[in-house]
This record gives sequence, C-alpha cells and structure tokens, in this order.
Amino acid sequence: MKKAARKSVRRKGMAVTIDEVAARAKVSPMTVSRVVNGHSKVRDATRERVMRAVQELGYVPNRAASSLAAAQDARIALIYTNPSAAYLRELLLGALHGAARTAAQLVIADWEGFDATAERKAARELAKSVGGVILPPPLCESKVVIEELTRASVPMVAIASGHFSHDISSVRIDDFLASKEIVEHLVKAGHTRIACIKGHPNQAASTRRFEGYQAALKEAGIAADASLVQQGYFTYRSGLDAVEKLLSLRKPPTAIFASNDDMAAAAVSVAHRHGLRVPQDLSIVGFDDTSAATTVWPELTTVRQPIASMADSAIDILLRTIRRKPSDTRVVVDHVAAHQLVLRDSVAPPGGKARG
Amino acid sequence: MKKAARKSVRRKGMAVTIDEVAARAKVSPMTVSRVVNGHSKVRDATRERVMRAVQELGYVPNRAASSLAAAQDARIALIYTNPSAAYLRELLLGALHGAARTAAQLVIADWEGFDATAERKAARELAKSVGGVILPPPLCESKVVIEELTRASVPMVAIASGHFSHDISSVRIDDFLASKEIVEHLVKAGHTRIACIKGHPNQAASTRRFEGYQAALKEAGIAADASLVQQGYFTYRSGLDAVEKLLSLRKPPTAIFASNDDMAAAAVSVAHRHGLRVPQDLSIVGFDDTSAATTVWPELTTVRQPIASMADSAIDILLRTIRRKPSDTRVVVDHVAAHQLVLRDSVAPPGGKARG
DNA sequence: GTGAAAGCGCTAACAG
DNA sequence: CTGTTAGCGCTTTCAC
Repeated sequence: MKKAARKSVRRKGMAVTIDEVAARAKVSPMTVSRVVNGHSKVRDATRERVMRAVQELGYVPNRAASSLAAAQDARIALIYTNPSAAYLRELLLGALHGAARTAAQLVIADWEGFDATAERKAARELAKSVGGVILPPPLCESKVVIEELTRASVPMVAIASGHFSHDISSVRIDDFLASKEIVEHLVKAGHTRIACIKGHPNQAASTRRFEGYQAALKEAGIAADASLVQQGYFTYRSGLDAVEKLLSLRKPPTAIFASNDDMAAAAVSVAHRHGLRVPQDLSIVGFDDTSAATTVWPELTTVRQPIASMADSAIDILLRTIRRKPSDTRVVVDHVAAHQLVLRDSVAPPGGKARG
Repeated sequence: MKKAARKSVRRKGMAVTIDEVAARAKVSPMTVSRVVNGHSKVRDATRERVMRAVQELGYVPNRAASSLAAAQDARIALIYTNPSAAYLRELLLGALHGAARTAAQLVIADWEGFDATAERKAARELAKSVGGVILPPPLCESKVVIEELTRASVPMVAIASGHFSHDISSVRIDDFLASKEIVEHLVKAGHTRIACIKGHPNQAASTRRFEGYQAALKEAGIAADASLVQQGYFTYRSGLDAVEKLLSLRKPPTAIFASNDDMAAAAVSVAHRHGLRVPQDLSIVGFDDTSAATTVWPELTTVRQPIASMADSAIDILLRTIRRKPSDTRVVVDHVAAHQLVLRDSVAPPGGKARG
C-alpha cells in the first residue's frame, strides 16, 4: 500500500485530516479543500465522492490550519460600552457566528468609562493587535477612536450607527423610516397624543428615530407638542424618569413611542404603577426587538433591528477589506439591512377598549 | 547580513512574527517562544532582551499557528436553551474570554426547543466535531445529552448546575449556602413573612436554593408557610404570575426571595402595579446578580454568582482534560466558586419605614 | 539554558 | 478540472 497518507508524528488528537479524506476519496488533498470550501471548479462526480468520504469519516476542517495557510490571520475586535444585556447578547451571538463561519478570531473588549485620553490610548493599542474593528454605538461616534484607527489604517465598520458617514463602513437599518413606520402604526390605531422618549443624544440613531417620529406626525397632520417629547438615554432607568414626567402631564399621552425596547419596558412598568392598563389605557411601542420586548407583559409592539445578523455581516465586510491587496483602492461600504414592524400586544386604539 | 530571517513569500499581512523578534533579540525563535509562553528555563538576561524586542516590535503571537503547532485543536462547544439575555451575556463573555486566553475555538449553539430525539441527534453530531462541551442549566441535567457525550468520551463541564454529580465536572457556587445567606439577611432586617419564588423544577439549583430558604427560616425559628411558596420558572413572566398570587393573599408577605434576578425584577413590577413601595412596603431580593438586578428601580439586593468567570474556568478545565494523555485516568473535578451577598436598595425592615 | 530540525493541517500558486 | 509544490508561524523533540 504505497497510498498511505503522510504519517503524523506529533499529532495528539485523533481528528480526521484532509489527507485521510483525500486518500479515501482517491483524490488529492487540494481537491478535498476545494470541495469543502465550495469552490466551483470541481466535477460533480468528484465532489460527490469527496463529500461521501467527508461524511463517512466525520471530517471537520481544522480552523487553525486553514487560517494559517490562508494567511487570514484576521483578528477582529468588537468593543463596547454599556449596551443593555439584550443588545450585547445579540451583538455577541452575531459576531460569534460570523467568526466561526470565517475562522476569524474575535476579540471582545469593554471600554466602559473610558475618557478621551483612555480611549485614544486603547485605540492605539488595539490598532497594533487586530486587523479590523466593529464599532457599535456610541463608539462609532467617537472622533478619537475613528481618528486613531484611521491613522493606523485599521478597517472599521460601524454597526447600527444610524447614518452613513463616508469615513467608515457601516451596517445599519434605516432608523428614520423604521420609526416613522411604527409611529404611523400608532396613528392608524387612532392616536393623536403620541409621546416620544428620545434616545441618548450622543448617538445619531437617536436623532434619526426622533425625526421619523416627527415626520409621521406631520404627515398625519398632527401638531407637534413639545411637552410630549422627553429626553431618554436608552436605559431602563432613563425610561422610568421620562415616562413618569409624561404621565404626570395635565393632558397625558394615549400612546408612547420609546426609542428602544428597554425604555419601552420601563414605560410599561410606570404605567402599571400609575394604575393604567396597557394597551387599553396607554399604548406603548419600542424599538430594536431585543429580548426586552418579549420579557415584559404585555409583549411589546416594536421594530425589529436584526442586530445579530448585522454583526455577522460586519465581519464579512471587515474580512473582505482586510484580505484586499493593499494596492486596491480603499472601499467604504454602507449596508442597510431590512427592518420589520413586529406587531404584538402593546397597542390598542385610544379610549380604553382592548384591541379586537 | 546573513542573519536575515526566513523570507515570507505568501504572507499577506504585515504582522510581526516570532522570527523577527528572535532576530532583533539575537536569539532563536525557540527562545522567544519559551519567553512568551512563560516557560521557566530561560536566563533572566535573555528573557529581558526578548521581552524588550517583543515590546518594541509590538509582537502578538499568531493563535492559529500556535494551536496548529501545539496540536491543541481544541474546539469547545457552549450550548444553551433560552437563558435570560442577562445570563447568556455573562456566559458568552466569560467563555469568549477563556477562549481568547487559551486559543480554544468556541462553538456556540442554540438548542432551544429540542425534544429528546433531537437532543440525542444533536449531541451525537456535536461529539464528532468538538473536543469538549460546556453545559449550562438546564442542559447539564439532560440525561440524553450526558449519555451521548459520555459514550463518545467527550469531556463536559456543567456550569452553575447546583450540585456535583460525579458523572461530569462542574463549576458552580454553593447555591444552598448562598440562598440561605440572603434569606438570613431578610430575617435580620426583621422579616418573618418571607415568600419564596422557586426556580424551574427541572434544575437542581432550584432545589438547592429552596432548601437554603427553608434552612434559613428554620434556623430563625420561623414556621414554614406553604402559601408563601410559589412555583416559578426563572423567567420574568413566571415571576409576574407568582408575585401576583403572593400579593393577593389575605396576609401577603413583607419580603420576597426570588430564585433569580429576572423573577425578582418581575416582583418589583407587580409590587408597583399594586401600589406598593419597594422596599418600604415590600422587600425583594434576587439571585445571580445579572444586569437585570441593576436595571430595575430600586436596584436589587441579590447574591452574586460570577457566571462569566465560571465560564472562563470551565474552559480551563476542559482544556486540561482534553490535553491529558488518553492513558491518564479520567478526572472529574468539582469547582465551587465563591458567591457574594450584594446589598443594594430593595430591602428595608417591614412596617413601611425606609431603611436608615 | 539554548538552538536546529521537523512538522502541525491546510491552501495559494502554478502546472498540466 | 485536478495535482504538485511550497510554505503559513509556531512549537515539539532532541541535541549540545
């Protein structure tokens, strides 16, 4: 049997290697590689033979070996500062999925509480050790971070940034349109006194969402009422305060549009504290469709922002940029994902009657 | 200059390699490797020279290359079913940290909604592709999963399982003691009508926590009152129902011990809905110290279970087992992490007065 | 203590 | 369409 595959001297485990598969399928390892990675130029019969061998042997490619060989040493950083648990969970899950899919190495870092100096230092440090960076809000608005990373020519992608800046790539939804649609949903239900809890002022998405709210009102011919607009900061706590003020108004709103689910959940809590039923006495809608939306009772009508799959896409974009030859011109992409209205149980017509 | 390091033909990136560091420090790559990995047998002077070179060049070892060379192709799976967002966030963060530290490759999978058949199939599949598995509750109680994985001799570690079973390694806290302590805290504040919302019956930790509650009461000489014990399922929603029942009692409790933070947060919400102030009219404590505890107002007094660092430890244990020579005897470890009482603002003496 | 040689498992590049 | 060659960057093994 001169067909014997290379002998492994140092192998510890007993994992199946590409050579064993190749031997079994009677092809070269290279062909196996092509089949496994879905390259096109392989005859169907060959492909099938290889697949069968893969199946029979239970072959799983060694990520370490392929990244090494492909020189795709792509380390990608995902840095964050105090997002809600539900938001970070989505972000992490999506990035992890993308990293597994592409064999990228994910580096997670918490930059909570960094001032500009610390941010600059951390960014400089980061630039030395990774090939790309994912920037969720509010870091994607940080001049300091973008400046340092740009200087080191480390590709970045802003995720859910609310707008496209031409400086860096971004993966986002159309926040304006999304919030306009959900406020229109409230209008269609018959509401005219619709309050808005704005998001954190340091984030562009907050502005977009507020503009969507204003646009929906304007198109419906509803006059803007400044007393119905409260500043929030995307946290549950800030939502508590904002709604407390709203419900203490002489003429309180019949519906509340919160700029994210956490604040909407807070609204439900305060409404109950005030003895109001949701949605009969007060309709409430959120934004993002994180798990916060389905945690509370009643479950929230909201807009789905597919954060996990956005993070996944972000990794693709980064990898594409990293693998591009340096000679290629720099490309900045703007990926706008689809949002989706999610109708649940927190909206009813005004006037105390439950929804049909 | 015949010192020139190996020429790289296929290298895409510009990352610093071990050879460059070696050249600069005038030692062999092997010595650099030893220094970087903290092996002992290196002269101090040499070590220092290498460290300086590493520093100056900004060298970061290539994980892919080292895992490949060390044949530590350790793929570790973390599978989960519907934990709360806050819980999963901690789990993910910890596992990610451990994976980055050790160059293990993390595989995350959602097994939500699998029946026994699907679980068995998935476990069999998983066994073929990973070297170790982390099992958070309730999967760590799944006979089917443990059976399949044991049969394939894939090392597992149960995390936060509530007890040690001798079948598989576990990383946990002492749930009994932890809950006993927090209930004692309630007792010390003067409460005698202390309710308990139990956790999901499919998890051993639920039982331990309930036993801790009972023990604290017994030691304080407080008679058990079955009407003050409600079944919960660790979800916010189940907490809502349980507390609703508790507060409708002719003689409602003055304090509630919820078996996790999500249910405690639900308790706060229901209390408010009933017009009760927390903690003046009702004290509430949780368990875990996830972000749910600090999201609500007032912030919850709870017991900290260091989930993230437990996940991190789990990876270490798995790796140690995986790397052990097959000839070594099988070792099952029981790692009990320290819990910690976290005093915040949700507890006051009974009788309507705020805490000093 | 330190170094030289020999791969780990895979894939880019180039033949055929 | 398929195979051959030559490594990717690191660590093991075994000399010295």
